[in-house]
Order: sequence, then structure tokens, then C-alpha cells
Amino acid sequence: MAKARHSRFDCSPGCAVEAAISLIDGKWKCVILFHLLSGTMRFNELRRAAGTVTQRMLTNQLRELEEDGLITRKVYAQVPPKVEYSLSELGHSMAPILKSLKDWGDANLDRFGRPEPIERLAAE
Amino acid sequence: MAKARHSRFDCSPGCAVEAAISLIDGKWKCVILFHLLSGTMRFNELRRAAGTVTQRMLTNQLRELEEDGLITRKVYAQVPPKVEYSLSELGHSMAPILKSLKDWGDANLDRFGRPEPIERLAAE
DNA sequence: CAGTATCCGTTGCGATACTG
DNA sequence: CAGTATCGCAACGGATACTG
Repeated sequence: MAKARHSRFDCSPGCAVEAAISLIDGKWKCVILFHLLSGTMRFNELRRAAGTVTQRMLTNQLRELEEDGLITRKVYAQVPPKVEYSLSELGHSMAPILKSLKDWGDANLDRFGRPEPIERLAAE
Repeated sequence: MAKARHSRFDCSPGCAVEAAISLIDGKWKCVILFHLLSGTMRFNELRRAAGTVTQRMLTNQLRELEEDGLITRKVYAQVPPKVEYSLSELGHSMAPILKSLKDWGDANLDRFGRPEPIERLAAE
């Protein structure tokens, strides 16, 4: 539990930056965090919100976020099971990062891989 | 050239966030970007600044950043070779992201994997 | 509902050696 | 100096099946 999963930082300048992203790397983590900014969510809610994440990966990422103390997992002892995820205080402190990521993304979405709409437009 | 390296975003909410980190994921990219905020740097300068990155990885990450239009590579036709890397305008636009990462890291460095000094303190 | 377990191909990435 | 080439292992991560 909480084994040193993150690579050791050798604290050169830029260390802080490296440390920060090491917590949110992995394709899904910041997406999860971002969604949790809006409030508590259940497992399958997150699953849908994240788009195409697999069950295994979502579980995995949630566990790591929990280990790192960014999110809180609350299990209700009932059937069917109910588990709620929410941001810890530390998690909330990342809001500025998430926000700047979102802002940049919004401003530049059309610049790189603009995802084309699923339906083919009139072409052909 | 610029093949679709990044996974396709299916533009659910949070898509922008996903898009943004997809450009800076990989342990070294944001460290590189961060250092380039201070100005132009040469290959081996970056190598030293980044800490423990290998030659292969640095080259690799630099190429991807270049493909994504975040940095500019300037080669001087001379011997010995001299190559300078600097942020493009798009790269500079990520400054807020880098800054928020740095701020968070600075504020929370002591909370997670605080890298212990190499020399063992008095213990034993 | 919210997971865990297993299989298995793909990618990441360090080590090492070579080059214009 | 600033790379490229090749090897090889380890981690990532999807698909699928099973469970309390």
C-alpha cells in the first residue's frame, strides 16, 4: 500500500512540476479529477462521464488517486453496492491546474486533433 | 509526419482537459516546456536540466513536442552541431498550465514523495 | 453495482553502441 | 554536439469472464 509508485524526483529546478504531473499522469486521472470538481460521483457515473475508459482502468486510476490522497472513496454497506468518489481537500487544491488545462484545451481544441463528428457529413 | 499519435477525443465534457494533457503527458514533456519558459536551450542543456532523462527519451519527447507545434527546433549548420530549442507561440500559451503545476508542486512537495537528501542524516 | 482476475498484445523506456 | 539504431524487458492497457 502506497508503495513508491512515483519515480523519485531528484529535485532539480522543475522538480515541483515533475512532482505535480506525476500525480495526474495517466490518460484518465485529470479527466476524473475534473469531473469530480462538480461534486461527488458514483463509479458508473464516472465511467460514462469519462467516455471510453474500461472498467479495469477506471478502477485502477481511482485507486491510485486515492493512494495519492487526491480523492476520497466512500462505500455504503448495502445491496446493491454504492460507492461514491469525491475530491479530498488536496484534490480540490488542484482546481487551478484543472482549470488551466480546461481553458487551454477550450482555446486550442480546433488547432490539433479536432475530433470529427461521428456522422459523415454529406461527403460522397 | 504528425500522424494521429494522440488518442481520439470523443468530446464528452472534459474533452478539452483530456486534449490538453495529451500534449504534455509523458514524464518529461512538461519539465522540458517548463525549462524552456526561461528561454532558448540547447540539447545538452536540457539534458542536464531535466535531471535523469536519457538521450533517447529526450530526443523522442522533443520530437513529439515539435510535432505538436509546442516548440521550435533551430539547427545551425556548423561543426560541431548546435541545435536550439525554444517555445513556439503555442508553447508559450501553455505558461498558465506550467505555472499552476509549479505552484501546486511547490505548495505540496512535502506532502507526498519528499525526496530525501542523498546523504543519510545522523541516524545510526 | 462495483468491482477482481486472467490473458495478452502494444508501448514505454533504459542500456548500449554507433555516426555526421 | 546532437543525434540514430537496435535490443530487450517491464509496464500499460484493452478484452473478456467471473463475483459479492
